[in-house]
Amino acid sequence: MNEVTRAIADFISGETGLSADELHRWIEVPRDPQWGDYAFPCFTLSRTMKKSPQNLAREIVLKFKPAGLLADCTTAGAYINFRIQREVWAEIVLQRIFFEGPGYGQSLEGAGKRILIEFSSPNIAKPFHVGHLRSTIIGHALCQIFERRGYDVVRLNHLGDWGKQFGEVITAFKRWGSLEQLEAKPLKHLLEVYSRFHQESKDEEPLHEEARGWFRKLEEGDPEARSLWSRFREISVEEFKRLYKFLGITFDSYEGESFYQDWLPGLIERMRGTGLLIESQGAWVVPLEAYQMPPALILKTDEATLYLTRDIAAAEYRFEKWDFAKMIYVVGVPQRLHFQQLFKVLELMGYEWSKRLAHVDFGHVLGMSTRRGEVVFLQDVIDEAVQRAERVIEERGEDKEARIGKILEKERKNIARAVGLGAIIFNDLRTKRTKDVEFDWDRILGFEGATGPYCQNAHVRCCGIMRKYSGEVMAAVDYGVLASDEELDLIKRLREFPEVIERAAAEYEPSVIAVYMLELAMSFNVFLARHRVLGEEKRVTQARVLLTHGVKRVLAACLEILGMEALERM
RNA sequence: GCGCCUGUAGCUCAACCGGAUAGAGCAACAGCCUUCUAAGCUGUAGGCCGGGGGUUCGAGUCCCUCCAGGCGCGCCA
Repeated sequence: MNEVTRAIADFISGETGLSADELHRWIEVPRDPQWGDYAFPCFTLSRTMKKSPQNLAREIVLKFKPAGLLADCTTAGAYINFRIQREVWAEIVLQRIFFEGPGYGQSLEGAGKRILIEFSSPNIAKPFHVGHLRSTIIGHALCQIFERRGYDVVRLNHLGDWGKQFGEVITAFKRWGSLEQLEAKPLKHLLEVYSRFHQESKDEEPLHEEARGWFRKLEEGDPEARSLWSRFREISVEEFKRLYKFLGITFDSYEGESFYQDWLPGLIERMRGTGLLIESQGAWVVPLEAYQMPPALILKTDEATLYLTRDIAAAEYRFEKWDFAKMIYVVGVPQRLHFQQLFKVLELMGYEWSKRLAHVDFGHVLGMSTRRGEVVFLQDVIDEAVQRAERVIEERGEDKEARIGKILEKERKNIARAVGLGAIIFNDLRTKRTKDVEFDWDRILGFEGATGPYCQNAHVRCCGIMRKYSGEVMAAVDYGVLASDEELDLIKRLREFPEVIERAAAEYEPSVIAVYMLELAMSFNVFLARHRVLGEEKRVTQARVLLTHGVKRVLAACLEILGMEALERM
């Protein structure tokens, strides 16, 4: 919905007597811009009007008179193709961006509403690998998107810091670890003993028995277990925070699974009291057969709690604390059933707010093994990407220097970091989140074509032009000179931005922003290849500077949403 | 076995909740920098939209079925 489609719907409504809102939904953008800027297919309309679609189209077109935003209107079979009055359209769009400033694209839809977004949530004592990255950057992008929709966003990092796995870590550390080594290289040592547990516990039931025992002790408050656990947690969180800082991501809460332990006994009591919990094979479950789901396991035979139990507690606690309008869980698709069960159990517990919960799932990262057959650590990917970016800067050094002058060493480091990271982030966010993504070094480390750096580069080119423009950017320009197809294309895309954010929020889908940003960057590069901004006739330069300014604004907004740096030079 | 998801160019992905001739990028080939950043632009080549039925004026998109792959299905998270 924009000013043009509104005008089209009003015009056809006037000719047919049907409601403009109903007609509006049929309006589309022709595949080939040669046909027109917007089109209205008459097929469905012809049924209610009892006329052939072609005749209907012709009749409507005969009534058309150019006015306001609509310059022209023709038929092509059953289609009515409209052409925009470019000058008027350019003025509406560019003035809006100019005057709204950074607020362009934002809305008040979520004003007064709070949304909780749980994302990233890595497991303590486990390496942060490229698989975890998806939740982190998808979640971060969603936070940015919902903030622009006016919501009060609360960022939750539901750390995996509780459960049998800590029994495993403690078992491993008691057997093979040492305090000296833990002091010297904390995380490395932790990973060493933990992976050793995995290797040796394959067919060793006693080891698992021991691990379960330690976790039970942990839940019972055993001092030794507690002290080890809290040291391990500290070490990991420190490492995670360093990484988040590097990524430019913050959280409002690091209340992980362990946080809810005091809540659990009361929860179990209440669930037993309502008769929701029943004993089954020695464990306690909520039967869900009636909803075509396997039973939800709440308490193990040894009375220890499970992931699901803690998630129920977390939901209750969060609703009490934050009174959210929405809460979304950015967690991988393998856990879909888990969340279906969670939401159903909460509903059965009588919480009307269970309807406000959503699982925002995403596909797995496949085949991310190195030659040694291990998972790829995020840190390694980042290092490799940054190094690769440094090499590119090195290779193009002379060429760049001739164009933009010497870049200081410090700035070069920052550019390499931003570009390397930009490539990784964009690669993850450009596809629909539910798709599995193939881990491919070449793809992640490519900086040309449909990549993050391509988009960053388009922004940089805007900056270059604005930097060299000596005049003042102003909204009072001669919009008539923005008459080329390339300029119209840019203006159309710029106008889409608010709707793009709206769609991204409605679908919990950051890729909508990524794809849009890429297309805007492409349009801008094509525009620059065919037209000059600076050094033209004054009124032309003024108008194109305003256009460039608009592109820069929107590109910068997209980059910020996705968590990528909008560089000035690169 | 049951359930959910995914099959579009050699590869990685689009296609605006049914519309006109299915679009990009990578890889390949051929061009374009004495003027705003060449991390760029232009061109060539590349397709039975997994197969088969159906609904419709109209299907990559909806329904059925088959095939292939992924994920999940009580004491892990």
